[in-house]
Formats: sequence, structure tokens, C-alpha cells
Amino acid sequence: MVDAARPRSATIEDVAAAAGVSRAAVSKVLRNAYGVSDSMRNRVSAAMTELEYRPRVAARAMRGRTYTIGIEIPDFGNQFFTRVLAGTTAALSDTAYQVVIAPAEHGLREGLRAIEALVDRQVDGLIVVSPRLEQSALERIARTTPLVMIGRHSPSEMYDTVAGDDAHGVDAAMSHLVELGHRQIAHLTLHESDPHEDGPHSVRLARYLETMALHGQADDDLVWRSDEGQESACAAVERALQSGSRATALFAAHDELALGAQRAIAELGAELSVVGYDDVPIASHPALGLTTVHQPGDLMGARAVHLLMERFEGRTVAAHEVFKPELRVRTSTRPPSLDG
Amino acid sequence: MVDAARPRSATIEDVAAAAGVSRAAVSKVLRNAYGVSDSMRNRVSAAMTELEYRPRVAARAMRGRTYTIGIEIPDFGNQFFTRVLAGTTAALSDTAYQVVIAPAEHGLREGLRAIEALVDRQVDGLIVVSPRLEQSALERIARTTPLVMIGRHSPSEMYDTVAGDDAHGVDAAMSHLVELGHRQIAHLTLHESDPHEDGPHSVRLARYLETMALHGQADDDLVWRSDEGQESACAAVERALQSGSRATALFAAHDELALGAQRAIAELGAELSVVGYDDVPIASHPALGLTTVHQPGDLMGARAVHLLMERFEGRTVAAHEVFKPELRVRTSTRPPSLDG
DNA sequence: GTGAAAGCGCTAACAG
DNA sequence: CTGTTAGCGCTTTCAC
Repeated sequence: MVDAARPRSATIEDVAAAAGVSRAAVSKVLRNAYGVSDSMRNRVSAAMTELEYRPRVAARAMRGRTYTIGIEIPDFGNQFFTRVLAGTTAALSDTAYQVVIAPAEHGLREGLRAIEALVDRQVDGLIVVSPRLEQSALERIARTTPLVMIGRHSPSEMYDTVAGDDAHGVDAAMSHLVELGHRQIAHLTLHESDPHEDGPHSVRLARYLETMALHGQADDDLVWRSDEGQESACAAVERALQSGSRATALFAAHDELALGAQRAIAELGAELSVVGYDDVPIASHPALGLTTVHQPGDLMGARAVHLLMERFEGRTVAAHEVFKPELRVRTSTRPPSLDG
Repeated sequence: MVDAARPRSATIEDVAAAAGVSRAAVSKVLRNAYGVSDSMRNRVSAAMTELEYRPRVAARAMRGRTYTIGIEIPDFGNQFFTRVLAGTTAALSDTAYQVVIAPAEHGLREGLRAIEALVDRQVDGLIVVSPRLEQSALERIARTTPLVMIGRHSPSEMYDTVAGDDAHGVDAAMSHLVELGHRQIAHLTLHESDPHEDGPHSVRLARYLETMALHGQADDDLVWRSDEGQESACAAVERALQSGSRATALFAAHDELALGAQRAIAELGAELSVVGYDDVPIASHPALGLTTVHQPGDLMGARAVHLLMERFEGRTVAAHEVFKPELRVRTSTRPPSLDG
């Protein structure tokens, strides 16, 4: 066999010929459309299995649906996102829809690029996870493709949102630490977080600052900044600890950062209670025992799917769902040591 | 604004009209094709930005390329897979190609479904990670779409493979344990692993059995079985430990299982050295300190991309690449305790 | 160097 | 109940 040209697979035309009917007829049985006799349906179905026929999504896309939901994910290292993903695929598993993921590692530009790649491929609906994309860009996209944004707080008229109640989550985390006796509580967040914005980390930071102010402990030294990822978080916490921070506890903006903080603490043999956010699966590992705020990522992902379905059904007014988080107390939080 | 119909975005026709040229001309500047004057290129480019024109992938797909690489991932909870993914996206980041991921949680059937979904969407090339799909099914698919399989050992004439040298990796892990003084070494693997098959876990199991036979210690009691995921691994190890296993060390078929084993060990306060496989990022966390066999997932993903590119360029003979793994010794392995 | 025109596989009126 | 037909947006010969 010399230079086997890749064979083209069967088209609707081939099926029609094999079954001795018209293309339209085949298309109809394909779509379960009205007006096909049983005998015809059977002949056509037989021909389809016989020829291993699979409709070309691209050709369908030229007329209507692609039966594809696109989801943009910024970081597969963060298992909260993958839990959201699991929720969406589970919600879609018995439907005609297929999930397709566009990775968007490395920041904002990639996030937008991923979304546009999905739009170019004519997904029927879009689930967006990167929280810091410009609202105007999202709204432009939402004009052509139904979109649900996960995690961002300020609602838009143009798209749906699914978010956690971050103020509530922060309160739970902070009260827990305060009840244990901590007063000097640091907060580890991303460089970009800004209490005036509406992304989840910004909202958490804002609420943290309010709480500390209430206790008369607001202090810039207690806000530690890091890039995304455990390594950077570890380095940031090492720096803070080595420069003699008086913090006895740390509230991290999410578990990935908390895990990085735990690395630094273990390496330095320091005493510091840590609370995370999200409750990623590894957090419950007994060797880690990370106290954290549980977010039901799977439910949030599933809800996003249903919101999309409602849009397909014709809903035009924007929906905004909020999920309550829940503190999970483990071994990483203890009362402050007395020798402080 | 009542019931705003979603606006359709600009087509090549619109751009042509705006620039005062023909559709063919626009298509040519789009593809950098031969035979366009500078003045025309400029006019057209201007019109494209002006109208925010984006070519529809579906329409392109009807004639040629989609500039899309599809990758099937069975389990986002396993960070080895996501590292492979990172390698592919990085390798593709400066090209015209876009990665698109189809999730395939829950076993074989889903794996095939995901792949076919990708084929239906006319990806130009396919990277497959689920190791247990039937070879015949893969070869059927490879006849129409270039495919590279990651992790499976037995080569195929029809598609390319990228795998780790698992025999070598197992040898490194086992020698390490033996040198520490362990003799009763258990192996934790999936229920489906079968020493006569060619998936990575099967190959690891086979090599483990050979090694144990060499040391005169082959024993069915030392092969522990589990489903995918930390929870199931934890339960399996608990069961084995509670039924009084005499093992002093455990070699797990991959890190996810090893992490689950560590859970059981911590919960039971048992003494058991554990070695994993893959070296997922969390393995190096000091609280876990998991000794494991490092596989360069990112390099493997990148290599897969390049193999695909070579296929696009016309290569027809199958390639099979092997990557050397490397033991990383951490704190989860110690000499057996003397009171055994 | 540029444009006209055919056609990729499918859907959706519409006519029979 | 079934078939004919007109595109969807793009690429690609092939004339001009």
C-alpha cells in the first residue's frame, strides 16, 4: 500500500444512496424530525450503521447548531476549576451536547484568545472561568454567543453569572481564626487583586480588609502578594516569614496558595495556622489537613450548563446565581502558640 | 431594546465589499497566499480590523484544515495528564493551531466517545491519553485523522506513540526499596491491569512481578487492586493493612494511588514506605514527601504535537518515542522498621 | 494581480 | 410522507 491517502468517510449523500432515499430524508431521521415513516427510518438507520456514518459538525454548523458547549479554563493545576469542569460534563452526559475545553494558561490575553477560539468554532454556548477578563469584551462576545461567567460578582445584563458567596466564606474563615484566638491574621492573595474590583479574589481581599479594620488590625504588612501557583506562594510566604512577620495565622485566597504557604511553613519549621479557599480534593489529605472554605464547584458547573440550556430555550433576561460556601475545619488551624 | 436577536458577525463577503475587492482576494490575504499586491493587502487588512472579522472555522473545515488539535483526557484529577496537556499547549502557543480538549471521565466508553466527538469536529490531529482503548478502534480512527497515543507501549503501524520507559522506571523504584532493605514489597494497581497487556499500568505490573520473582518473593497477596482515584486507593490499602499484610513497602502504579495509600497509612498510623509513579507537582510537598518516578509529561506532550506536525507535513511511517523516567527520592521511603 | 464560479456536507423551506 | 432545491462561509482552480 503506497502512500495511503486518508479515506474520506461517508456523507449524508452516501447514506441516502445506500438506503435509496433522498438526502432530506436522511437528514430528517438524523434530527428526529416530523414526518418519516417507520420503514424509511429503519432503512436509513441500517444504512447509517452499515456505513459507519457520522454527521460532520462543520457542515451542520453552517446551518445551525454545533451541539457543543465551550468552556475556558485558566489553570488545570487548580483543582477547583477541574471540579467545575466535572460538574459541566456530568450535567451534559446524557444530552446531545459535547463539552470542549480551551486551555488558557498564562493570563488574561490567553483567556480571551481561548474564548475567541471557541467562538470561531461556533460553540452553542460558552462557560468562562477566568475572572479578570474585561467586562466589555465579555459583553461583546455574549451578543453573539450565550455566555455564563463563573466566579465574578458584578452582574451583567448581557450574560449570566454563577458565583460563590465570597463575603460569607471570608466571614466563616475569619471568625474561625478569631475564635481560635488569632488577631494578627495575614492574607495571601494575587498581585492583581484589588478591593475595588469584582473578581473572587478581589472580593475576598475587600472583605478581609473590612474584617481586620473592624478588629482594629488593618495593616498593609499583613497583605502578602504572590503570583498564581504553589511555588510563587511558597516564596512569598517565605519572604514574609523571614522578614519577621508577627502574623500567627494566614488566610489564603485559594487552596493552591494555601498549599504553597504550607510548603514554606514546613520548610522553615514555622508556626502559622493556615486557612484556604475552595476545598480542593487534596486539602483533606491527613498529612495536609488544610482547613478551608468549601465551594461546590461541581454544582456551580452544572448550574452553568442549565443556564445555557435555558438560553437555548429562549430566555433573554440575565440570571445570577449565588452558592453558599461552607467552612471545613481540619488540622492546619490551631490556637496561636503562647510563646508569641 | 426588545428581544435583541443575536447579531451575525461579519463574513468574508462583508470584508470584500468594505475593501472593494472580491471574496477570493480576501481569502488570499487571509491565508498569505501567493499573488496579492501590497496595496490590496493593506486595504483588506484594514477592512478586517474595522469589521472585527473572524473567519468561521466551520466554513474552512468544509474545504480544508480546521487548525485544531484535539486531545482526549481521561481524568483531570490526575495531574500527570494535565502536565502532558501543558506541554501540548506550550508547543502550540506560537502556531496557528488551537488545542481543544475533550474530557472522558468514567472509563473506556467515554474515551472513545470523546475521540469521536473530536473527529466529528474535524480536528486536524488527535492526541489520545486513555491507554486502554481498543487498538482496532484507534487504528480505524487513525485512518482518517493523524493520531498519537501517549503511554501505550505496543507500537502500531497506523499511529505514532509516545511512552515512558516503564520497565526502567519500575526497576529504579524497586531497586531503591530493595536497597533500603525491603523484601515484602506490595504493588497497588488498578483492577484492570493485566501483565499481558500494553498499557502503562499493565507493563508496570508485569515488571513488578518479574522483579519479585527474581527475589523469590512473588506472591498474589502483595498485588493490591483499586479503582481510579485516591478514595478507592485509600480503601484498598486500608483493607490490605487491616487484614494483616506483612508488606513493609508499597509501590503504587501512579501517584494518585500513592497519595490515596498515604491517606490510609496516616489514618491507621501504619509503617509503610511508599513509592509512586509520575511525580505530580503535589508529590514534592514537604508534608507528603512522596518518593516517586518522575516522568517528563510536558516533554511528552510537546513531542506528541511535533509528531502530529510531521504527519501534516507528509510523514507516513509510524514513529515511536520513548522517554526515560527518573527516580525522585523523598521522605516517604525509609528502611523497614526493625520491630517487623 | 485579480475575480468568477464551483462545491464542501448539511438543513430547512417548499412542492409534490 | 417524500424529494427538490437553495444556500450557509469559505477555499481553490481557472480565466481574465
